[in-house]
Amino acid sequence: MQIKFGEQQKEFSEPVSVLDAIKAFDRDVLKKTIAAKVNGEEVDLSKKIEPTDEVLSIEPIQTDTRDGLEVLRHSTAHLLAAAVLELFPGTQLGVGPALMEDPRYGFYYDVIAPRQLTEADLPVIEKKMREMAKKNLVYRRDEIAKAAILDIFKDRNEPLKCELIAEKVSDSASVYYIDGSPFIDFCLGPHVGHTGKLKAFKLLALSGAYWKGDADNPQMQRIYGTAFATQEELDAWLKQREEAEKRDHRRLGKELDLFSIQDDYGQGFIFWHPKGGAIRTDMENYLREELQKRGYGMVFTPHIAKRQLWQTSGHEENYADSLFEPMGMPEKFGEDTEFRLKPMNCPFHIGIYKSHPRSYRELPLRYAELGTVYRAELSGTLHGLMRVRGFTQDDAHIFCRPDQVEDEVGLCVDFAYDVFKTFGFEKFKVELSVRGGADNKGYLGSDEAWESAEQALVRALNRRSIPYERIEGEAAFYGPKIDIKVEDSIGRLWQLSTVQFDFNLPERFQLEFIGDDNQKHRPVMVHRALFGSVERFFGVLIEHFAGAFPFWLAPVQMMVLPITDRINEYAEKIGRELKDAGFRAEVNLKSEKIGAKIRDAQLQKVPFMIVLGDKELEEGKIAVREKVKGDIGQMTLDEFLELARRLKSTRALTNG
RNA sequence: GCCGGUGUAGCUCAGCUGGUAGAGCAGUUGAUUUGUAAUCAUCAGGUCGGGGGUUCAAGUCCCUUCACCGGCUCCA
Repeated sequence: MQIKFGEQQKEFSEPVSVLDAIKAFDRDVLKKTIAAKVNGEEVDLSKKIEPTDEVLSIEPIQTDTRDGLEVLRHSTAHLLAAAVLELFPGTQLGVGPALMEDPRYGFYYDVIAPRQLTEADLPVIEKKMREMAKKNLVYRRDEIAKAAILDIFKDRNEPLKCELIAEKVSDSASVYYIDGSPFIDFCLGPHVGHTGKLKAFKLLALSGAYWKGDADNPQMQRIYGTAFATQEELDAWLKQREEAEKRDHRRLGKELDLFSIQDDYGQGFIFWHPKGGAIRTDMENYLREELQKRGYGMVFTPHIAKRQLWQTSGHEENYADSLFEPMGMPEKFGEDTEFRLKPMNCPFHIGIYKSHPRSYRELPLRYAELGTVYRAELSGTLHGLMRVRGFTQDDAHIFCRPDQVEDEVGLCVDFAYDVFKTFGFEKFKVELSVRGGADNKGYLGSDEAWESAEQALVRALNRRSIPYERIEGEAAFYGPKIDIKVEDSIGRLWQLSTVQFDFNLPERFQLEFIGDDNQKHRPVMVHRALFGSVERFFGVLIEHFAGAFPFWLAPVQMMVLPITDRINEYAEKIGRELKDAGFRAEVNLKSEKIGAKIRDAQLQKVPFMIVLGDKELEEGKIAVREKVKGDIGQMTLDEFLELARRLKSTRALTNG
């Protein structure tokens, strides 16, 4: 039997384990090797290779690769389950995968223990895991017939595993044991050879999770943890996690006095304080400028409307759970008249479209609105600015002829990229969501309509050479869409923009335009949002910039700091002039030492500090301190204003 | 909505097994007049999330409710 290992190839006449085969080629490689690929298939090192005529190629899976880390984390999840079984006999196991995409955690295992676990159990479980790790317990794999596996788990009283096996296994499958522990799992592998390979892991959180992710199923307890090849990597990861916590927008929102959410006024409603409001104003002004350049008409529409509108639009049937209840005042407006808070802006923009007959010459019509909508989100889903019950969409609806769709979608994508770059995002991920599932059930519109809509979206992306991922089953019921995610400064992805086709509303509202053939035609409707929600985008920006907003957005752009009381008058004069020049400047007249004033401004992440002492007063100059660079020396007020004006007008991301 | 956790001053937190609330920062006032990340002192600030119960006595124990945090589900 011929086995290839990298460039080398050797002949083996007897069955050989993967481990021994690698040993024969290169003993050093073994140190970091915890599994291997044989002809591309991931296997345990203990796997025996039977002689065969074909040439086999073996590739090691090492701990410093993604695949290796996955094996490590997966094996650690098993160790976790084994420890739980030791401590809580009778525990039922669910699933326990490695998490490679989720930056929060490394793996989890879902369990139902004989009693509810609490967070206090985590250190105990972790301790047991360490004990077991030290014993070098062997991961042993067995290939067993389906009936036999079912018997094993029936005996162990694990109906959930039986359910999985019944669904996934056709004739036989592998099960894993950790020798010397009560652990048996039905699993593909591969795993590390023994528990001694698991050196750096930590349990992180306990939460609820529905069996198979279905809210109608019983809820299990999910234990989250993470694992790395070395303790140093784990420590570094934990440190980075702490850093990420420091940029939590809820924390910074409080520290920088940007916004609040008040119990007494209602969950999920945002109060923008003056500093947050200053940022929002600049965000919106920027957007308005761009909208105007790009041929959008700004519209304004009410927050509530007759209930019937939402029946016509289909929101009532499709999103009943998240609409606020209708409001009626029969004695004032009559029995049949009820109103609803709007969950979307579309019907209103449609109202403007329908306000008079449209000609094909008018199209495309682009209506944009910063429209505030209200949705009755479940209380458990609310999260700072990211998930709220009242928020403002930077919404727009484009009404166009079918032949214009591709161009319009492309322009939306261009617009989104321009906006994101302005806010300092450089990496993007684009998703094309289309129909999917059994017979494409639950989706409106003909097959032809879906096909041509998808093609239009694809062409718009291809023309711009934008790579995208096609996801089936993620489309809205009314049409396919393009979602744009951005990567922030610490590598997290946020879904912000969406460009959506709509087959539903033009039909339901009987939209028409008169074509060049003098006949009535149905226009196509595109929904699009760039920020998505202004609140959420603000939250993402806070975290992206860690609260240190670029000059043009900074709520306080410059802080004037007199060194002694003698300078206060001069400081106020400088402050006045900065404000007159259109900047957000403040003057700190407190009786503090300059170091304390600087520290204050620094903690508030103010881009520029204007330090004024006797020297500056005498020479009629100002000393400028930049937030990151520190003291950048004396200059005249005009010189500084020139710099400030440039930073503002170019929307510069740094104060260079 | 579901599972687990938490709720004490504006913020961050202390308060052991029940004996009747404390610190730092922020704020106030005063002193100080200071050259690039914290000057000193002073005063003020809390029905311990709300309601109910157990007890001679509840921030502490029990029930209930609200909110928040970590997840799950959902997210037009």
